[in-house]
Amino acid sequence: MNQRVKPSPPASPAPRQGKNGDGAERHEAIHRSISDAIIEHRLKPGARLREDALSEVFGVSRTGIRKILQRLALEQLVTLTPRRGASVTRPTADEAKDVFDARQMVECGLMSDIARRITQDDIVTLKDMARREREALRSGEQSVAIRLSADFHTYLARVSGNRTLADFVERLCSRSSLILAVYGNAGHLGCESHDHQDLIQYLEDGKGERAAAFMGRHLKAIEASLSIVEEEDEAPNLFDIFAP
Amino acid sequence: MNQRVKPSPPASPAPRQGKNGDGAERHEAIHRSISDAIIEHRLKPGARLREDALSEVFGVSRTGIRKILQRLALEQLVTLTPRRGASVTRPTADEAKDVFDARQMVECGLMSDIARRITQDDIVTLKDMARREREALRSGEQSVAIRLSADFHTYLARVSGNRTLADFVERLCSRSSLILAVYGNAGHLGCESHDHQDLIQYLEDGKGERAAAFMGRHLKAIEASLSIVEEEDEAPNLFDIFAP
DNA sequence: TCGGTATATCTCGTATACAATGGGGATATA
DNA sequence: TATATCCCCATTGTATACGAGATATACCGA
Repeated sequence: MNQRVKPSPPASPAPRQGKNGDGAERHEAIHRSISDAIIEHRLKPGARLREDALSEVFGVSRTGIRKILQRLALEQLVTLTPRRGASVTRPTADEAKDVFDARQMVECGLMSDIARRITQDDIVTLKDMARREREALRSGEQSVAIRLSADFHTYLARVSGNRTLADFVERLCSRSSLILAVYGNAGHLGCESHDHQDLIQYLEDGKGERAAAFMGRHLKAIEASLSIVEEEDEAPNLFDIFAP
Repeated sequence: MNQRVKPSPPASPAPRQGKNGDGAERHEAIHRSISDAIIEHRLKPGARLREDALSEVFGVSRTGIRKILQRLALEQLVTLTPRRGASVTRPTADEAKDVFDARQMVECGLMSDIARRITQDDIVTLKDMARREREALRSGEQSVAIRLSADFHTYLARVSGNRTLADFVERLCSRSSLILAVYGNAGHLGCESHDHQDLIQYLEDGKGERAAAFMGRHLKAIEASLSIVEEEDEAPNLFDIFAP
């Protein structure tokens, strides 16, 4: 059983630049890499993320990896178990409900501001994102589609001008991706819908009220498409089963 | 000038328990300590937080302190400047506006759920908090009052049952404390108002709509009491001053 | 054959050592 | 006296070493 192949040869995937380097940007890039992999479901919920392996893959020491993992934990994309290490978060049914309720409140509430502040450039960008998302869906690239959908909602939130709420929406969208990975019916995740395109149309016409209502239905539709069954594989509640 | 006295003698102010110990709880406690100090304005915006000093104060090595500082940075209570270290965040006027807009949206939006789910125990707890807050204000203990006010809003948000949104509110309240520290008129921070008591009354009577409207006015009142003047001490815009 | 215990190993948690960078103070010069 | 420059030190960034906890495995006994 080889636990760690090639400990000595310097021929590692990452060039392992000098000890200093512009560490901040490098860490940012690594964070993005892992974050993207999770959001795009290339790393599935429950997958273990060993510090050693990550440090080897990215060519930085465990110290840097730990920092990134902790940030991801605070963003609730990974779960840090005290002496078991990091793994991709597996959202519970309750969390899923909370996240979608929060999106309902915030994204709909932001719509009036968005409609007021959206520019032509924004509309062009958003239309392009929506178009690419539909193309990805049609060609079966679910990963890309999921990522683009999250980006769409995040970009929209940023248009509101409220950075605090936009950051919150971004995190909610990331977590939504995780929720889709666990509870989404494969092959049917709001797919083929023209919702995003329709939404842009409302905003382009300045109909903030309509857009808010539409966003509400859009989110409800996504939530309804989930099959939330609360699989209790770990820690089955024996009391509930045997007590009464 | 002694840079680090006594490298060997174990006689340090903190007992410096063994290398392992229940580190998680200890870190949690340190995090709370620093967080509280910031929220209660015992650490003022702009104050520098040197890793070395903190590690000596709390008796853990810099590694643990760094972890805590990074968490605080993600909560936007401290600002990490690349090679300058950590300091208590000094919110900008824009951030202040964003935070209060966010609170307006979320805390008011949560009111209907809160009114529906609040229990008698919750009401007792909240009344006690409001009472203690008023007492603190009357006896001039601003730090305590600020902390209790934040706790009141946070507790209320938790009653809604939505953990995600409650966590968000908690962070918004923390940041609001910072905002008060920078832009609040000393001696007049919504003081002496019975707002919290009135709010509980609405909730006790099951009037969620009224409570939401009242919360909206409450937050607007706090925001209006701020003197947001955007002091531009750093990088004074010479062009704006001398151009026209 | 099954169960329990002991050991081995893997992985994380913490501390410490070392390198690099940026700022502040001191000095020199105009 | 004011300003510019240079050097040293203070402080952070990164890596690594060491220790502990937990899990898996193997061995032994019933």
